[in-house]
Amino acid sequence: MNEPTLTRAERQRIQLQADILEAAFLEFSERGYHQTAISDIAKRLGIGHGTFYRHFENKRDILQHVISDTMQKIMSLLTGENAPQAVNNIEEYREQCQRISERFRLFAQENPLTLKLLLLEATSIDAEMTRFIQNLMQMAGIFTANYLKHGVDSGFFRENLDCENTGHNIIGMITNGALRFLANPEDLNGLKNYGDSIIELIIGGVAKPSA
Amino acid sequence: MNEPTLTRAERQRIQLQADILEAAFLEFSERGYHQTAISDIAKRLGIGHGTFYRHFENKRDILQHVISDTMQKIMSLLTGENAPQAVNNIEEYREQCQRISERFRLFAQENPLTLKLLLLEATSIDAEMTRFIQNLMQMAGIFTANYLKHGVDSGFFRENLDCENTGHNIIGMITNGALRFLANPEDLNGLKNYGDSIIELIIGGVAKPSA
Amino acid sequence: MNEPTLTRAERQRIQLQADILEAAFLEFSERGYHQTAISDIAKRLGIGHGTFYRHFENKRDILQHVISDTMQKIMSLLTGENAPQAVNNIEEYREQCQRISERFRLFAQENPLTLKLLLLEATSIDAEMTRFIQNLMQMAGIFTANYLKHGVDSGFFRENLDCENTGHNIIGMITNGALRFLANPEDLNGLKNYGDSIIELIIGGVAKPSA
Amino acid sequence: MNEPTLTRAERQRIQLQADILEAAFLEFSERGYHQTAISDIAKRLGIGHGTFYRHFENKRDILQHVISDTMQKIMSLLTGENAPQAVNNIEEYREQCQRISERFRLFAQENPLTLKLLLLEATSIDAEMTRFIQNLMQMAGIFTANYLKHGVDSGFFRENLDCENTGHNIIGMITNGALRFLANPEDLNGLKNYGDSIIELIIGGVAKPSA
DNA sequence: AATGAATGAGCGTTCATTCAT
DNA sequence: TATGAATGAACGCTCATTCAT
Repeated sequence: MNEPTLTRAERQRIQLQADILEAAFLEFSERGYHQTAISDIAKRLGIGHGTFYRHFENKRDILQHVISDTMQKIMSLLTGENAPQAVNNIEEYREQCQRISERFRLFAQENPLTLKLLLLEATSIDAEMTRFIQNLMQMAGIFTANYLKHGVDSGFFRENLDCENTGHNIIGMITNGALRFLANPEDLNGLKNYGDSIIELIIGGVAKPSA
Repeated sequence: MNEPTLTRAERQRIQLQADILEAAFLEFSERGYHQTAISDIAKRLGIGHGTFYRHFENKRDILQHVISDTMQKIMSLLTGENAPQAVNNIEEYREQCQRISERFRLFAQENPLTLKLLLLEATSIDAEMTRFIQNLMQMAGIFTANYLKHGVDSGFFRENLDCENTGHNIIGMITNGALRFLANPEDLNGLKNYGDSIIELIIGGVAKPSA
Repeated sequence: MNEPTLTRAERQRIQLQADILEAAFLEFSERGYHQTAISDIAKRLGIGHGTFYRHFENKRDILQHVISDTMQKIMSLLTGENAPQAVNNIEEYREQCQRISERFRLFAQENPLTLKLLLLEATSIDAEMTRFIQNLMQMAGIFTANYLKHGVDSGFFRENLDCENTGHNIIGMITNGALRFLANPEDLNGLKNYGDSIIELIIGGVAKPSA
Repeated sequence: MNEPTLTRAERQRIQLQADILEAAFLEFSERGYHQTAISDIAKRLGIGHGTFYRHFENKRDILQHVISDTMQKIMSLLTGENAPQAVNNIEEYREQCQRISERFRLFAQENPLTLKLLLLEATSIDAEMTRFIQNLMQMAGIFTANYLKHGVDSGFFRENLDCENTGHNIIGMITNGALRFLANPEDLNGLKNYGDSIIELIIGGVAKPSA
């Protein structure tokens, strides 16, 4: 541990940076990037707005930081217990899906602003930021594909499954669920049903089994 | 035909309005709404920027018009030949999906800026516009659900299908495909594969048929 | 009479000019010169606003005409029956004052916008217009002085009366009455009392007669 | 004295505010409110025009401040030594009038722009400002009435004097004098005579004493 | 290091005036 | 002659950024 070697001033500096990031995140996601003035962020913290420029290059710079931070949060969602390798048959997969679905729902409820920022706000700042979000989606799709590959390898998914594209398909459904949640944050039951229908679609499609 | 009854001045007026709308559409979708000044729109057309205000109330007003216009384009995509009732079994459904998929791909190639404006730009102008887009997605989902209901009624989709949510699921996948296309406009083959994987997922899911 | 020699077109032209003047007067006095756009005047008449420029040089020009017109109205107030020579003693003078006072009150009630335009609005258009109003006041003072001179000459006013300045004094009191009326247009009784107090002050001053 | 407790920054801030007010006063009264741009005020001071908005809400806001300031100046005119109670008979009253008259003339010479702003310019900014000026005149009239009431109570003015209306009469005469001065600022002698004629009119009216 | 006063580029919008039809 | 479309100067106001304290 080398953290104790930080001087008090250094720790204060780091704390202030984190506070500014937090305030910027809240302002950007609540009122939108363009509607947020640097002074709004400073006011929220009770600091002078000149101080802001001691810690971040400019407005665009802190957005980058905020988005990166936010991405960390999202990424952490996709790690942990529900690993691809944890399931061995279609029934276990369905249960895993349900666990992941619930986890996502929980995340959405706890972090609606994060979703709003990433899916609605960050898409239209500038070309670079748009690309950033697109990359994020791409990574999420590839990540999802891993689950599918495991299913194919384990023999409980069909062999001809286009794992990568299907992974992106799934991310599309999840993303749309997030957007629907943002439009109707209080309809938790509807969100649950939406998630369930994703799972059923993934596993069994729409066709009549006998068909 | 009553168009010939329009005076020349009226025709000019209508033409100029259309030109301004077109220019605004291009500016908004290329550089973004907030980055576009009214004078940019005027400059693109070579008109005085005061002229703009003879035809549109204000900047927000023309955005509304641009988006409404754009929505018309999108809506027209969903009408016509490929009606739900046109198919009677799973194989015809798959073929219909392929036709629709191709039609979407064509639209995407011909109207990338339309997609960009709707899916990336318009989501963060203001709360009303965000809601507008969300409604559009909602309508598209319900529209899609009609296809599914027909399949259930006709007996080639499983009876317990949650048509409405699945309709939204499908819209999510399509939307993500559009975003992926915008990130990689030249990868037409990839887009085709993405569309195919949607169709396979919809019809058969991922589970091994025998399972 | 040479008016019949005017062609119909000429008569129409003159009529339209008068209509524009009337409309301009109403707009200027109701909303103020700066708050009135040429198009407001045109709209009120239902004519194209380009037509305006066929009849008047520019916005400032029509104001000049409006004010001149208005001045005519005011001037006509000061002519007619109640001539200086009509009275021979202090009592007749008082009665004449009362008649004039009543006439002014009537005028105020019938032409509040005229007063508003002259006393409130026209004072701050530009230096020339201000001078114009000041001249009007000056003329009114001199005009009033004539009544006083007649009184001195006839022996019922004191010989040492500074007629000219007193004439201006009286105009000041009348003007202030007009302003007070504009602030409280419905208090007709108050206006009457104000006028009466002017008359009493003029004739007898404030000092106790015996003093 | 607690002024020394102000920091230097605070003193600078207050000074700049005062400077902006002064500059706005000069611009508004010299060229008129509508003819004055914020940038004119800034240019006069050699500051950036954005700086203006650090100290005043908007253009209308500073007008209000300027007028309020100006009103203070005017109000201070009406206080002090020449109180109503200071006189006991008609001759002392006349002398008091002369002192006040002289004081007014001095004020007019020293503050011509103040008069111009209040009497010519401020009357036509908007309805609220017009009312503001009308209230000011009303208050001045009531204030003047107090002098008259004292005279009646003390027995050297006639008992039936309508003090309030006569107070307003007097204000009308004074106001007109101010306007005449603005039209002819160099004619100090004329102004003196005008004032004298007010006094004579007030005290003795125009009627021949014997009458 | 923190502050907030100052700056001025930039934008949305208005409207008097011109001129082609 | 009447029209109203077009124009662009002008202005109020915002806010990201700089810098002296």
